[in-house]
Amino acid sequence: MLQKEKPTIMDIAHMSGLSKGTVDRVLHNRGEVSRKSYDKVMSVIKELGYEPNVFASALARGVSPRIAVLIPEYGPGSYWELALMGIGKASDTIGPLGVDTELFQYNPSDAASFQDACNRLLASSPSGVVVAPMFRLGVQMLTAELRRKSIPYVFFDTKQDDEGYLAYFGLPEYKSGYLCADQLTIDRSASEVLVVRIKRDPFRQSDPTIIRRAGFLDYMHEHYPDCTVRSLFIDPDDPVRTDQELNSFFEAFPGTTHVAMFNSRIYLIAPWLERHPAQVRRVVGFDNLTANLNALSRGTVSALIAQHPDEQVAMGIQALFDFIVLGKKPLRRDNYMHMDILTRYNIESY
Amino acid sequence: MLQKEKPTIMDIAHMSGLSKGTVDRVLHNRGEVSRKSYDKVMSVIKELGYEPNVFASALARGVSPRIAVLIPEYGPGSYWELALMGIGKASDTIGPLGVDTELFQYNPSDAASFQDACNRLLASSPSGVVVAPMFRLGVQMLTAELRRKSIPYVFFDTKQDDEGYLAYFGLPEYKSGYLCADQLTIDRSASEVLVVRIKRDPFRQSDPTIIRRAGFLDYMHEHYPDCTVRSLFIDPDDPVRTDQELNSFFEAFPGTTHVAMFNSRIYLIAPWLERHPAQVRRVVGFDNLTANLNALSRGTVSALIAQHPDEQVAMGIQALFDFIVLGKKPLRRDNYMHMDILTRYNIESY
DNA sequence: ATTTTTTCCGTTACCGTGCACGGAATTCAA
DNA sequence: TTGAATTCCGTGCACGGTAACGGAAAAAAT
Repeated sequence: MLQKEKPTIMDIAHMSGLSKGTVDRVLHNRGEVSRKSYDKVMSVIKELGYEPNVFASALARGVSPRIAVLIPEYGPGSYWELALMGIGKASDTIGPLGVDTELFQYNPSDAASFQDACNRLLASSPSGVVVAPMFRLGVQMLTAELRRKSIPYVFFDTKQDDEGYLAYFGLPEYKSGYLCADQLTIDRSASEVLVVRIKRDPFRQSDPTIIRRAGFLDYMHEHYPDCTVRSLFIDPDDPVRTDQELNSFFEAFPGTTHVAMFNSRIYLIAPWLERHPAQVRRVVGFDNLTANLNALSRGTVSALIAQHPDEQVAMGIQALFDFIVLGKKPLRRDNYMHMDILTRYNIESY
Repeated sequence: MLQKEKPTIMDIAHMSGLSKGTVDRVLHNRGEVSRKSYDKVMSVIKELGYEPNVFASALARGVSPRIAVLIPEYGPGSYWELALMGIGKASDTIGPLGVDTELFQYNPSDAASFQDACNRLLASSPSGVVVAPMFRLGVQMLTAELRRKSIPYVFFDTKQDDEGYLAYFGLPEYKSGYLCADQLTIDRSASEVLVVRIKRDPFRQSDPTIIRRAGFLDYMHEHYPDCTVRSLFIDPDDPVRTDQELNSFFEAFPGTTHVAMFNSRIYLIAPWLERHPAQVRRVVGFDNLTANLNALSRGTVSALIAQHPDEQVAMGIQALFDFIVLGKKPLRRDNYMHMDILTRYNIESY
C-alpha cells in the first residue's frame, strides 16, 4: 500500500475553492464560517483523508508544555522513588519534543504540606498535571481549580471520584489481593496464614490495601475455607517493637507457615524471617522496592506482586503529551495496568 | 526551575556573528566552514545550551519515514499475530507523527519465500527495518544490503551475530527456561516431569527453545536432582497422533504429574489434559496466545511465561523512530525485556 | 597581474499550520 | 437609500530549521 503525498491544508483549500484560513477555522471549529463552506470543507477533508501535520502544527503553536507531577516525598528505596524513575523515563522520550516535567512533593502525613504543594503547583500554571491522590479533600480542591483553568490532569496509583480527569493508570486492587492469595498458597500447604498490616494514621484517606485485603480474603474463603488467617499490626518506624511482636505472634501460633503483606513494606519483616528460616514456607508482598528485591533474591520473600508505578506515571505523562501536543484523547479513560509476579528467577529482567 | 526562552538557531547566529546557514552547517557538520567559525559556533552552542527544535527540524526535512517489519506469516491466534498487534500499537503512537509501517511476511518453511520477502522489502527502500531473524543466512544477506544502503535495522525475538544492528529486543532465553522450571515445581511435589517438544524441520536455524531447555534442565538438576525429566516429541499438525502419543506416554509413565513446553504451543496438549484432569498437577508453557490464555483461565495450564512480542516490536519501531526522526541512538543496544508470569488470576490485566 | 579554482559564508525560498488583521459581502437598522 | 453592524473569508506573517544557490574573498594556477 503505497502512501502518496499527504494532502495539506492548502490542497483542501484549493479543492473546496476556499482559502486556508477558512479551512483552518473549520478544522478547529472556531466559527466565522458559513454552513455551506463548512460542509464543503468537511466533505473534502473526508474525501482526501486529511490528517494534520503535527510537526507543523506544534511548530506554529509554539508548544512547550510543562507537565507537573504531584507525589509524596519519598525516602531512598521507597515506593515513590519508583514513580520518580518513571518521570525520568518519560522525560527521555518526550523531552526532546520540548516537554518539561516539574515535580511537586509534599509530606504525606501533613495536610498543610499538601496544600502548600498544590498552591505551588497551581502557581506554576502547568499545561498538564499527574497526581497520585492521597488526601481526598485536598485533591478535590485541586482538580476543581484545574478544571476551572481547563488544565488537563491524570490520576495514577489511586483513582478518585472525579468527573474531569483525562485518564487513570493503576492496578486492579481487588484482583491483586486475589492474586496475592494465589501466589501465597500455590504450594497447597497453607493452613495458618499471617497477614502483617501497618498501623495507619487515621487521617489517611485512600488506602488501596483495604480492597486488596478483600480480594485476598475472598480467595482464601473460596479455595481454603479451613485455613486460618490472622492479622498482626506493626509500626513501620519501630523495628525493635516489630521484632517483639513477631516473636510473640509466632510463639502463640507456631503453626503459621505463610505470610503476606498488602503494601510495599514486606522488607520490614525480612530481617526477622531471615533469623527464623525454618518457620515460614512462603512469603508474598507487593512492589519492587530495592529492599524487597533484595529479600526476593535471597529467597526470604517467595514472590512480589509489582505494579510498576514508574510505568504508570510514564503512561500518564504520555497521555498528557498526546492530549496537549497531538490533540489525542486516550483510548481508554481507566487503564488497569498489568500486575507482574516477581520471583527470584525473573527479577533480573526488570 | 523556570525554563526561559529556548535559544534558536538564530540566536546562535547572532551571538557568533555569523548567519544561520553557517550554524546549520556546523550543527550537521557537513563542511564548508572554517575552523575558526566552527569553534566559535560550537562554543556558543554549548554556552546557550542549544537544543534543536525537533518539530521545526522534522517539518523542514519533510520526514515521513516508512518502517518495514519482516516476520513470518501467521495463522490466527499464533505467536506472530501478537507481534502484529505491537505494530498496530506503535502505529497509533507514532503514526500521527507521519510514520508509516509496512509489513513483509514469508512462509517460515520456505527459504525462497523469505528471499522473496527480502527483495520486496529492499525494493520498497524503507527508512528503517524491524526483523525477527529466522534464516541465519538470509538475514545476513539482508542486513549486509541494509548496511550498504545505510538503512538502520533492529532485531527482535531472536538476536543474530551481526555488527550493524541498531538495537535488539528480546527475552533472556536461558533465564526463561530456569523460570519455567521454577514455576513448574513450585508446589514441591514433582518427581516425574514431561517436557513436550515439537518435531522441528532440520532447516530451522535459530531455535530459542534449545537455550530455554538448557536453563530448565539446569534448574532441575540444581533443585531436584532426583526428579526424572522425559521428552515427548509431537507433530503440531497432527492432533490425532499427538493424542495417541500422550496416551501411550502416560501409560508407560503414570507417575508423571508435571508437564512443560518451551514454545508457544502448549495449547496443543490442552485437550488431552482436559480429558484427564486427574493425571497432571502443574502445566507450564510459554506465550500469551489466545488459545493458551483460554487454557490458563480454565485451569488446564497453571502458568504461562509471556515475552510479549508485541512490546518487543513496538519498542523496536520506537527505537527506529527515535533514531530516524529525532536522531537519538537507543540507550542500550541489547535490551532484555521482562518475562511475565501469567496465572489465571492476573491474565485479565494483560 | 590576470584568470581560475577553492574555500567559505550569507541569502532566500521553502516545510505545513496557526492566527491576527483587514476587507468584502451581506444583513440590519434608520 | 444610506450608514452601521454582522457575517464571512482571504492575505500575510510567524514558528525554527533545512538546504540549494550564488557570490565574495582568498588561494592557486597561468
